[in-house]
Amino acid sequence: MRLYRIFTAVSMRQEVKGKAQTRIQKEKTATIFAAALSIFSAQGFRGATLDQIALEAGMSKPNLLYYFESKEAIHTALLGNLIETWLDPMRALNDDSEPLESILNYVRLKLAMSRDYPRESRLFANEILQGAPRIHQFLSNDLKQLVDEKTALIQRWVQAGKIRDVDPVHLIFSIWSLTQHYADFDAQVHAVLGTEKDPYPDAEDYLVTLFCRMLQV
Amino acid sequence: MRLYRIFTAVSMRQEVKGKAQTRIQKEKTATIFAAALSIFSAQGFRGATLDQIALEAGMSKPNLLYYFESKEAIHTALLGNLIETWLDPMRALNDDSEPLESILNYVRLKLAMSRDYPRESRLFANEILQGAPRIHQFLSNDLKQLVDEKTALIQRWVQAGKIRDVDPVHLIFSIWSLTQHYADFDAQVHAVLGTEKDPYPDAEDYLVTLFCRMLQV
DNA sequence: GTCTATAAGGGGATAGAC
DNA sequence: GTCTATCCCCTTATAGAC
Repeated sequence: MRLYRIFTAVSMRQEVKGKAQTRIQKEKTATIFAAALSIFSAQGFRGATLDQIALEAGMSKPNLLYYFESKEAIHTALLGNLIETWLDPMRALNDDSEPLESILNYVRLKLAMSRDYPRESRLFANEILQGAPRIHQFLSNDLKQLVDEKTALIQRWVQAGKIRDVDPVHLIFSIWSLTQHYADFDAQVHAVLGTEKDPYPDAEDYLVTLFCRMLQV
Repeated sequence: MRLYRIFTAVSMRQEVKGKAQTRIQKEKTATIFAAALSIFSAQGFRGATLDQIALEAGMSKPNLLYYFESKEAIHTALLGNLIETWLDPMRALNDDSEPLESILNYVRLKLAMSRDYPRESRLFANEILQGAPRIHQFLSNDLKQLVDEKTALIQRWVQAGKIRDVDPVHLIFSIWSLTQHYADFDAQVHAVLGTEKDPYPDAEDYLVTLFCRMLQV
């Protein structure tokens, strides 16, 4: 799954000047995004420093600021990069397969996101936990609209007797919380299970069982 | 439910000097804890400033530092205050009532914690999300031990045929994630449901249904 | 494009009067 | 015990040489 779209942030200096990016510039910005993702996801926006990001990216601090106007601009661009991709797995909820299988598929996909992209999950978790100051519009518009669509779909499945009666929006909340937990609260999961234990195989079994028993008619 | 124990933090100046607290001192420290809880839970440790806490507490910044040695000391004492109380609801998992009822009771209690003490939940969430640097010992010792006890209990329930077969530790993780979600990701929940909607009644119905279908023999 | 040096401001903590 | 004033470090961002 591709997590980075080719992206044109208004906050990137080249874009402000209206010029297209060279190959070198694309590589540098990609390096900066990767470093920023690591630092911001681990420390939060305020906790992260440009020194840390510069070190992680293997460049000097003024060099970072040659490519981006400000710390805030890096963070905003990073979130903007990931936001649409973050919605993608939810599009697996559709009528292409049987309702229960579609839901289980979404659960598996979302759990795989936590396993394979824990930093992205924690970046969003940090942001939402602190009141979502930078992505409030996204949540109230794009996300809400997508949830409205999918709850309507789930409601139709219930009415058609394809799955058991269930509150659709809380079903969606439960899928989010159960799957993201393994990325966001990784420190706690590993404190309880031991650092060497991989929780994901058991987690998948548990969640599949959970939603089968919850929804199977 | 009482969330604050009478507490003696090593980081409080009076305690360092070995003196008992006067009534005034207790009130002041309680005021500081309340203010610090609001600020730290909303902004994280690095995001919070002593200026904000002082403003919230209605006192001057040097006055804060008359009662506590440092910003770090306030934060540590606050976490220490809450940590034991945070484990309490889990003790509702016991043999005093029927297994399923005991689990449902724990779920309801934990959900009520999210509803009534969302700042406390977000304080811990901030801490764990950033790798639990200050409560790692607590998680690996106290929490792990309690989880081990309770998973053994759940295992016995399964073997006795009182509840359906289930992975006990992931059952516990799921209860944590599902209930804390409503406090920690409050911003997202309200962006999807609308700011005026109270999610808790529906959440309780959903979760009770979920665990009944999951566990009832 | 990248660097060193540095300006500018925020924020934790202290000094010392009252 | 509480305040004003202040210190000083950390961090963001810029200046200007190369």
